[in-house]
Amino acid sequence: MVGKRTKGRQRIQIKKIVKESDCFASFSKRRLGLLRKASDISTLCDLDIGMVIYSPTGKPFSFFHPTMESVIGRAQNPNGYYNNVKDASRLSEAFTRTRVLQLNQMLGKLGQQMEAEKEREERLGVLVNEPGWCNWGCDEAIEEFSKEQVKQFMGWLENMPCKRIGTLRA
Amino acid sequence: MVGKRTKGRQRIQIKKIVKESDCFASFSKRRLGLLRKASDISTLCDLDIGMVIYSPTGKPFSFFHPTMESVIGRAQNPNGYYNNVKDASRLSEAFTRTRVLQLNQMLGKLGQQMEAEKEREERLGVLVNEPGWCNWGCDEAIEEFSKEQVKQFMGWLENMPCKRIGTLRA
DNA sequence: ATCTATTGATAATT
DNA sequence: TAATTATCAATAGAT
Repeated sequence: MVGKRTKGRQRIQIKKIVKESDCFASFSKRRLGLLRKASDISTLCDLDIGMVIYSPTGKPFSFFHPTMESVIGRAQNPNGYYNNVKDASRLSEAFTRTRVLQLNQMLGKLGQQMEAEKEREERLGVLVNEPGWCNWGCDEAIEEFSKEQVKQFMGWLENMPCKRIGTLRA
Repeated sequence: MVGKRTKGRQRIQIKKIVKESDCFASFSKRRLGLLRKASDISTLCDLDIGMVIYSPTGKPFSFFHPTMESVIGRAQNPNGYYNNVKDASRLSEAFTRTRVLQLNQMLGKLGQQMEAEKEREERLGVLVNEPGWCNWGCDEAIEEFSKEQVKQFMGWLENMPCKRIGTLRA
């Protein structure tokens, strides 16, 4: 047996990795492994699963199957595990409240982007639809969307493709 | 080499395990492995993580780190595994936080792309969407809006009538 | 990022 | 259901 090129994998203790570069390297490898295993078990057993993991620098990564909404919905009331209506409705309210905040943020941001884009197009002499009745830059404008429109909008956004993580199983 | 007592672990395809007993056995082993890895990475890298997995029969299991309740619970459950509904309900909060980040990222990126669209005529091939996968933390994840999608989106927005028939409240 | 040596996870079996 | 074992899979350490 000639001298080995590396010591290979060594056993480590499960405790905080102090050295930052080692911690980041480990995170990258384990994050992929964890997400792959989540994907595998959801396929193998055809079950619902949701996971969110924040990198050491705070970036979120996640996996959901079959959809985030399905997992969240069940997480809030998994198979009638709530035996009293109070708990369930409190969660439901909290969720709805948060949802509205999300929509407000989305729409507010979108409004800014669209307004800027329209300005640019106008400067370039491009004819755009008359938006007079739609005050994109203004928060109050959000109130003017109907539930149905918001629903459409959410649907559109949620159909955006997300890039698959390269080394995950095909 | 004498005859082996078992064939040992064999490679399997990642697809639905049809035989129910095999599926349940596999679920039990993998569920533990998955939760342990979630626990490990949260310790090794000192990061936030939340996961809920529903058994094939619909029973929820979850792991969270850190949250106050989890920390308190951990003192009572040194192995760090939880499967109660309180944990599960916390997941929706984590998911919602992530969702807001994702949407803001999407929208921010959309704006950038609308701006850049005029200059780069074509780029960005069509990317495969693997439902469920979404590396939200990565800038690349959102680079996938194609020119067509941006146009479609702008058209959608501009054609959307803005009525005063309701509010965002569900 | 890529490569190995090694540890870790688990399919098949009892 | 729980344990065993042979094998596959994940990854620590190094480049």
